[in-house]
Amino acid sequence: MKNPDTFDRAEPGPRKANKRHVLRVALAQFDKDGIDATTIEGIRDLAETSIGSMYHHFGSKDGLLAALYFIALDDQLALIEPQIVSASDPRGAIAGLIGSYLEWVVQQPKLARFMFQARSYVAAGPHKDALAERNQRRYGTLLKRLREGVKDGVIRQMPSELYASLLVGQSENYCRAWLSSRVQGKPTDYTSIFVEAAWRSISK
Amino acid sequence: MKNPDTFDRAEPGPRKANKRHVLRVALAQFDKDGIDATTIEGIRDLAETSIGSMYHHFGSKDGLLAALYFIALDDQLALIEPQIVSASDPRGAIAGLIGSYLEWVVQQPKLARFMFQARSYVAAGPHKDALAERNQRRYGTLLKRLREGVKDGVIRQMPSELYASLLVGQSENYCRAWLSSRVQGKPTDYTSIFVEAAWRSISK
DNA sequence: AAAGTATACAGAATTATCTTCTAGAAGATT
DNA sequence: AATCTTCTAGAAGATAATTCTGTATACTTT
Repeated sequence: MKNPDTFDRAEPGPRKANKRHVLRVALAQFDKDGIDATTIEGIRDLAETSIGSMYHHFGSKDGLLAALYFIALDDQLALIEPQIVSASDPRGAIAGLIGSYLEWVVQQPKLARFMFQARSYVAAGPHKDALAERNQRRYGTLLKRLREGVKDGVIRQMPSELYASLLVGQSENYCRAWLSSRVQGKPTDYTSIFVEAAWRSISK
Repeated sequence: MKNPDTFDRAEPGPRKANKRHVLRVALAQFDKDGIDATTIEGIRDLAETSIGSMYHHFGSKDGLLAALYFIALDDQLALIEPQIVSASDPRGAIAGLIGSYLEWVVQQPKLARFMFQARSYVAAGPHKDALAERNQRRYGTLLKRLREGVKDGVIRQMPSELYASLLVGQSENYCRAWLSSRVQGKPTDYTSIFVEAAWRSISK
């Protein structure tokens, strides 16, 4: 794992050592074989733990997916949020958002790949609310910033439900492609292009 | 089904009636409960057919997913391709691409939703090649158009692996959001915004 | 420090689901 | 009409997820 502290932060304490270990093994397997082809028994075997223990911690395969998904999401948010908050103007907030997002994907390719794969599983399950709340957190502060820009006449007025797609859609699409080896160049190689494109997409 | 001829075109003939019927039922179930929660037995039951018949036609659950996926992909391409080919200039090609893509998603929300969900399953399986070929078909002609634009000085020169993301990333992201009810406005309500944003993203 | 409580670990048994297999019916081809 | 191919059928087998019951370990209270 590139950043060994992601799981330590999410599930701290010595008693959670086994839980963290299972999460790490699970992520590796999901990444290697895909979510569907990975079995609970396979994870149990590699993690050298017991079924009882796994079901104690996660309740179900879906539960394991959701746990991993939210660990990934929170790890991502921890990197992105400060960038938006600390920016001094709309353009800076956008550059911070996109820059830190691309940064995270390159730092945590396995978590990123997993998130794209698991999103539909998690969104279908009983975690919609927690997910919506996180999205709120991600774009809430940003939207305030954009409204400043609209008032100042530098950003175009449009339905607010459009901003998120216009800003991160391109970056996200490219990251997806990079994570499945359809393109070569690292997302962070093109940060300035994505920032510029996002800015042009919403500016006057 | 909004467009009842999609399956008729993909699997024509009276002998394929049952196969088509299974495909329709399967799509409805995947859409209702998600891919993972839908069982072969559930589809068999609703379609009032037999397991033997289903495995004869599709070989496996993955096979069923792949069959549906490529029917959807071809249906989409059938709408998009002519728009790119018939356009007279780069900007027209881009407008055609985005406009027809948004159009298709709104016409075929179930197929579109399914494609987003099934992509990772299909990409993991033994159909990478067929998928890559289709993508080639989708962006090959377009890239030629863009190169014209670069020569004429209206489009910025950049690594060609970037164009696809810069052009359709925003639209795709919004469609995803619309298909999972995170936003209200129909994608086609915002066609001109997405076309304009795409153009600005790659133009000089 | 002992008793009590909550948390974690263990694996056999059960249930759910996917897939294979064999057989026969319906349709096409000669 | 004989033969070949495609389609339908469902029972049996294989695989995977989940439940259940019991035990051990750590933490809390007295």
